[in-house]
Amino acid sequence: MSEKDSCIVRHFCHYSQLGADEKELLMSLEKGPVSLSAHEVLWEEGDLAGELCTISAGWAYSYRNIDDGSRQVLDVFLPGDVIGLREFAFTRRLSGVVMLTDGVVCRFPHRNIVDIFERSTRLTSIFFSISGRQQMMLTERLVNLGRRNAFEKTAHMVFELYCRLKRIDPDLGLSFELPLSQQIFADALGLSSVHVSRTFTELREENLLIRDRNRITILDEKRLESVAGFSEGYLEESLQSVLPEADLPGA
Amino acid sequence: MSEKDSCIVRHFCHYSQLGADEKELLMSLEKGPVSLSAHEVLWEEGDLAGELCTISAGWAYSYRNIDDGSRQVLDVFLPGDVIGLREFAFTRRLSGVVMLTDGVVCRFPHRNIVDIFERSTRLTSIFFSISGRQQMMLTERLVNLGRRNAFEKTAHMVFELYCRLKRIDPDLGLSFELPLSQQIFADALGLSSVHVSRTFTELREENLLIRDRNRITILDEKRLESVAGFSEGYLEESLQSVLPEADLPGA
DNA sequence: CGTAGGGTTGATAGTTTTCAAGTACAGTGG
DNA sequence: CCACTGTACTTGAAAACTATCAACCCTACG
Repeated sequence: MSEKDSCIVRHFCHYSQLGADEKELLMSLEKGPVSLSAHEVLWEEGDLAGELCTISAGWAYSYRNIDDGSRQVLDVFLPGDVIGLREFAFTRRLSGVVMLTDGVVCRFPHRNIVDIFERSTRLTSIFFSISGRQQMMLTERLVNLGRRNAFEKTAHMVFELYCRLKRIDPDLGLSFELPLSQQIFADALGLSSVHVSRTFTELREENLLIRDRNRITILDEKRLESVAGFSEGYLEESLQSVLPEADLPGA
Repeated sequence: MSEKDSCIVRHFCHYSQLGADEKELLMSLEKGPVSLSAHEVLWEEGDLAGELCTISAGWAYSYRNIDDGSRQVLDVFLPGDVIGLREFAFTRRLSGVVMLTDGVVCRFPHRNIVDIFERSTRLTSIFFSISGRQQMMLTERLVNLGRRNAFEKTAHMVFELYCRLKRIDPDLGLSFELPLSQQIFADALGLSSVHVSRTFTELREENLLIRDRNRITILDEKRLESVAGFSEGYLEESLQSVLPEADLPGA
């Protein structure tokens, strides 16, 4: 993996080593990066769905609006993530996506994914893994919403984001920026924003973490992980069992 | 689609028409069907994950056990469904799978999926769509757990199963077998079984549906759908936008 | 006839929401 | 530098929802 590898290439290398030709194929997806500001909309529920995108800088989230005026946040996307994968075979968007911070995304049509299916089994397997990993994160969220109380839910969400951020930046310390309002936490966890506020107060009183503005400071990593019922397994994966490593003339 | 098409072939035909060679490739996955009885375990959390399977008859469900002794049901699988897709790139199972009724499943190693990646772009796209559809169902469940009360949750779950059953059997009427105990409903919806009981009573008093033993009778389909906040979109998909139809010499 | 599993019902306790009022802070324009 | 404004957050009290515990019923089945 060289310095000039793009964000998506670095992301894919988590799964399997890539040959030079595969990197090239992959980078062809990342043509035309577009800068977006915080709060800008990538797409809305009901829009035609013909493309997906990668987010190479900044944060975003996806959500569904509910009839009664509330909404459910479905995913939080970090740099390197692929957005819109699950709508591959759908005509219209079933969830909206909005930037949380300024950032850069690269859009490409669904058709390009099919090109990859035709040209690289390894990249196909990786896309398939990413889809599986997104499913795993969703099932973990299902557990979080179904079987944990507000205290545990909140601890879990913070800890998951902490782990995902550390995968992107291994140097991340125990204090880091987390640009999510309490309302976003509430909409992701199925709580009211008022209760999220009380819950962060409680987490501070328990000396587990401090949230001040958009900064999280983890005070007791081990105990936070334990309170959250967190087990990292669902974020960890590899294709080694399925794919042989590439012989890498041009890695 | 001919009479002798296997269950998985019929299921895949929902997405795109298949050529004879593709059908054959697909059916090679369904070698060695195994009969299982109700309550039999396909695999448990922590088992090595090297294969997936299709369920060609009967019902199953997947679940995660929680430290505190409760559990979360993640999916309910009906005939034709693919089980274990999200663990494709994982070494170990992160959820257990158990039969709800007697049934028949076909196991095959992950490696066979990669073979399909190598040999048919169309089938690859379909597998990818199925993975996307499973994600869509999970996000719908997320909304259900996060933003609906017990009454709406239960209505939604019943209605989703009703729709999925009708896709398998278009002749399905408003009264049908649903082999899920109230405890399973509870574990799927993040409720206590006691409250599920009260909720079904309430649904009956509202003349929406009757649950007697394992039989559901829908009394007011339109109002049930509306109470549930149900919109079928997340179950509907096709690959027509992405893939041309096959020319079908041997369909 | 006895038993076990699943389901129902009532009383009580715990968790979370809602409503309402107030605080803190960043950005703006004077 | 200051007042003004909007957004995010905090706090309290009351209401709504759901869990828990315990007792009981019902039915299939040996």
